[in-house]
Amino acid sequence: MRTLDHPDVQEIALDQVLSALADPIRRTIVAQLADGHDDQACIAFELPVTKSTSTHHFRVLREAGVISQRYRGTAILNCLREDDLAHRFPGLLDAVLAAEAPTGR
Amino acid sequence: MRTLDHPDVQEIALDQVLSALADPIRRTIVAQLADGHDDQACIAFELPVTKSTSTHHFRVLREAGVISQRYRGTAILNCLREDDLAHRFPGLLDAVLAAEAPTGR
DNA sequence: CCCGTAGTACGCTCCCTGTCGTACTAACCG
DNA sequence: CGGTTAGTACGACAGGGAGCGTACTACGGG
Repeated sequence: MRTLDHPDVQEIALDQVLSALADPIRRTIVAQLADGHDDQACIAFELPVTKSTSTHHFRVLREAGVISQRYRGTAILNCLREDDLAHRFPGLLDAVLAAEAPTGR
Repeated sequence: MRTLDHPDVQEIALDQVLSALADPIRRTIVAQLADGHDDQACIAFELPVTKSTSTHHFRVLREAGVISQRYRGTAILNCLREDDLAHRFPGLLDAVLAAEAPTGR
């Protein structure tokens, strides 16, 4: 089974998290994960970019510590690291998600 | 008197705010402003960059809607747009500031 | 009026990031 | 084994952003 590197909770850096969340495509991913679509494969997110670009965005999110990814067959299950982010930067993720979707979610 | 363009409250874009706050130098500025140093001139922030780069960062913050600037003589007084940001993206600025300075402020 | 101070404008690098395409690997399914 | 599916690796390219230096402008003070 292949493995993927994830930063430890203490290693999550504000710089990287903010940069990661500054991209609209990546916020789309995060919003969908937050919206109860945890454990979705990358392919399930209908992003307006090609597969390789998609891979890139998922990696940025993972390396920033925003999501976690684990293999399951040929697919990857994506999860939002809500607890870790809430522990490291309380309120940040919530604020960004709320900012993104002002009309209830 | 010269004037400077500021985005209207409704025009403040999440993309730009997050990008602006993703830079450590700009977060330094924001943190100092939040720390009771409102109305400081640009020169008062001892930043590890030259004047022209400094100008650049202040402009990015202003155009993102994070700070407001107004001329006073040859200087510019900088203010954090706390209320506008809190209104547009509730909790966001607080979360970033708290994340930056975990040991009390 | 001249000078100093504070900031801007502009041009220039360099590097990083988003995007793509193509070729590849890993896992599962017949 | 062969094929399909999901994702990766890698190279190329364009654009933007941070950084600098130099030359300039606006304001206030002597």
